[in-house]
Amino acid sequence: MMKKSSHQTSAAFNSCVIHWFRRDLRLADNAALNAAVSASAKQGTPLVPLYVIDPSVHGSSVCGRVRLHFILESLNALRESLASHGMQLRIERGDAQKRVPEFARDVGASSVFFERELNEAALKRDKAVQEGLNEIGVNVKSFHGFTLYDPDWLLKQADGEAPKGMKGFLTLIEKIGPPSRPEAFDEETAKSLPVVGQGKQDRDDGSEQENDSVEDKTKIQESEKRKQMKGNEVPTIDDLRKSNEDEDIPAGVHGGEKLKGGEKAALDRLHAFTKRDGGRAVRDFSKPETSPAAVDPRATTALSAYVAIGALSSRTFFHSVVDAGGDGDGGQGGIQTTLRGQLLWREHFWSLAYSIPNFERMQGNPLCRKIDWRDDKEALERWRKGRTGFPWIDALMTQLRVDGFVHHLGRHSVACFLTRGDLWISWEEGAKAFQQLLIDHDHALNAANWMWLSCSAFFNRYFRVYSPVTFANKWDSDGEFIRRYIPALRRMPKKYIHEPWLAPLAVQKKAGCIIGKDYPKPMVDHKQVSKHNVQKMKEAFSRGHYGSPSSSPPPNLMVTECSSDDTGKEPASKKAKTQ
DNA sequence: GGCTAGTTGCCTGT
DNA sequence: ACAGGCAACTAGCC
Repeated sequence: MMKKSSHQTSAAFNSCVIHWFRRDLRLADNAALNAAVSASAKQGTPLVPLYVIDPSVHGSSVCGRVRLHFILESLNALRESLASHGMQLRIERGDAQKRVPEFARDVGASSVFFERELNEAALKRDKAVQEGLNEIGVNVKSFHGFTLYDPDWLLKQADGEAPKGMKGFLTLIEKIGPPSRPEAFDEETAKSLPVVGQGKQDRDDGSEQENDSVEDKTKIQESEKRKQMKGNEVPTIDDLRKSNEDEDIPAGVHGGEKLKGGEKAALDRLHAFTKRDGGRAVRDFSKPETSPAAVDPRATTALSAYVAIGALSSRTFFHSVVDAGGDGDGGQGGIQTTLRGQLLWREHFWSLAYSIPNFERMQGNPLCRKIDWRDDKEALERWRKGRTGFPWIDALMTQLRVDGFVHHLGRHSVACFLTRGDLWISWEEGAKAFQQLLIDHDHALNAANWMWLSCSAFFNRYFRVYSPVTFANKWDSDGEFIRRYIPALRRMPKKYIHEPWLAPLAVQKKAGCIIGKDYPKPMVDHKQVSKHNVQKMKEAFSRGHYGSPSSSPPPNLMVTECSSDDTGKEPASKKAKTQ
């Protein structure tokens, strides 16, 4: 992976400050970046913005093409806006743990600034990076910015223990008040900074702010060529992905609205949503009432993708929503269902992910119920590829692979189907698939919602099972959504669109879709299987086993048999509470 | 220590 | 259209 090293960088600068971009691909409301600007000004040295393309973050098993494309597009946008302030984004490739200290040494940096990431793996990596940098005498300064509140501060307000439920969390939020206002990028100081190398170099593209659309692409291609020598161009997706290791997506799928990467695109989208329907889209927002079948325009903001990579700060999002009148209590539905509430769910789940050990796993996670999920690679693969034989599930899974974006309730449907509803496969397998395929993947939200849907944590009414037919009928009664993502069913009449296996053979023939040949037969009898699974759930609840950090085997041990007596014998209530 | 309510299901009976 | 069943966890409140 380290094929392209930076000869160019060595001995280029006497001294500089590095801002290491990670999940903060924006200029606005970026405390770490502003601090780096200010430190550079104080030192009178250039600011070098750095991004590292790292296999453990961008590799194909954890980051699919859709998100990778979105990140690269966002990087190009970031690069342009940095350039307009006289700064050149450096792109390095390799294991960040090694590359960051190497790069800092090569460019003679005095300090490295970055915004803190909060998930377990990133925290571990950053600790190692910090040690590596300190060893060579480089200072490290990290700042909060990913969530609404600094999680350490938030936990202190909660007496060291994050509330386990949303209600308690909202009480806490009421106590501490709204998050602080976003801060603007310090352009003035940034513009005054010395420039790397021999001044402006070839960065003379009129800067200011032009419309980035049609001509932008060719412009980027051109400038990419020019930069080829310099080792700091944003790679294209083809540089990073061999040929088409793509998920065989059926021909003729009509994807949904595409999300354009970048900070400006994020802000444009945010403002468009706050103005939608004269502000009613924000004021009357109620999550459970938004349609999972709406694709263009989508029923929700889809801004999660930008928040997940930090092209939009959660504080900016929060305050725009409040300023647009989205500060209501959500009426019947409660605050939780409002748009502001969505950001508070995010905050809630991050406060837990940050403080509960092994939050992204069942094993060793004191919040997560132990359930004897089965290991079935073939069934998992059918779910992943959208070949379950249930049009609603398959359309959603195809949407996941094509668009990388699925409405929340659609995610519920497929998650319930994979886990407690039908296939009885571990939520961790589902979470892995989502991590790879979602454009808005977020460690805390992904793990929390999978635990929620699988009744492993937070939610426990396991008899509420999503039906792949009834629920589909509720939101997509005429089958428009199905036909968009499953070309084989395009001519299937409405009457059979959600249960094509019930169509008489003559109807199937006329529709050009023989079930079992052109489209699979349903892989399970949903009614029968889900009924059986509810019983298994009941048993799992009465066993009351939970993960526990003290008595668990190492987390990477994939457990298929969980009823053994290794850990968590006590009833849940006793165990989970005290840890 | 008891009571209440909880972001978003489905099916059946009235 | 709507209530009750499914089966019963857990936190927060009094």
